[in-house]
Amino acid sequence: MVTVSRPSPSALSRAGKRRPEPLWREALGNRLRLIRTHRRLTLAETAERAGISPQYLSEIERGRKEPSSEMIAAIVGALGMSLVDLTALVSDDLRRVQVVDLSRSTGHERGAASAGRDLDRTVVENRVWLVAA
Amino acid sequence: MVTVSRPSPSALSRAGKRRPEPLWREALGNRLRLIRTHRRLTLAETAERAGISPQYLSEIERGRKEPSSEMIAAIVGALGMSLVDLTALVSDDLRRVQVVDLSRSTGHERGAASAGRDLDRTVVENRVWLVAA
DNA sequence: CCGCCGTTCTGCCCTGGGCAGAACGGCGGG
DNA sequence: CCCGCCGTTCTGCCCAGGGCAGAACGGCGG
Repeated sequence: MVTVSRPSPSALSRAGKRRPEPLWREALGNRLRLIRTHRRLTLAETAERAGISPQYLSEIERGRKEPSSEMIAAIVGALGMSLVDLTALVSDDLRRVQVVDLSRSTGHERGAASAGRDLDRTVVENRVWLVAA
Repeated sequence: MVTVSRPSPSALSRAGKRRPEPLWREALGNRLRLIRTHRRLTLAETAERAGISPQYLSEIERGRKEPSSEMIAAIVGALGMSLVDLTALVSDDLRRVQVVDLSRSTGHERGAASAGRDLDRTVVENRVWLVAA
């Protein structure tokens, strides 16, 4: 099961300004969703555990909303992890975006895609954020 | 030159709930200040570069305000770095907090303090966030 | 069809982001 | 002493948006 989502319009609109990396809320949300889906947790139950509404969690995961630090902590707690791990993973994600971006001209990721492997990739700027289950 | 700042009251008030780590805005702000001071940049000029007010930057660095993702990006840009690096450093900081916390009973950090070495430590919960120039 | 999932929409309350102006205190230098 | 610079806090303000509830939508599998 591969979920495909696109960067938010705001991220795309900044392409003209040569913005090389996603915004915090985008990287955060993307990573939160990855963690949640990897743990086979539904959006609804995670939201309930975190004490927030499902629609709000949906928007956070999609980078549409800017959660407060307390909200981040609540979600992190509901996912049974820590802010340390989260920030580390977000950083890795962002670094991977840059790596993929740098290797674009080599067709590197194209090769990987054509290989049909399960991917856990995060890309941005006219690319697709792919999430592998 | 050692600047000493204390965790925000909100972080202290959560001690009773056994919160093991700082909030995102606290870790973020602390790290931003470390970066800025290491680069010998003043708060005022950094704020100007970022296009925000100095008082606002002050509050962000002190974990008092929750900056939007765009603000984070602006500050990061003003510091001449990237969100990748920032999140990695924040994660390291948070991990260090845990390490120090775990080694508390061994008096490890006491030994280091008594050695008079320049420290770049981040601690929380009834401890002091020490920033070495 | 149904139920479950996630998403989007609408409308809302009210919090707080972010600012400007002012004042404060610390520090170093003349 | 004064001054300038630094960072912080305070006050007051505008308004953006956090976060929600209810509703509706679309996708998917049984």
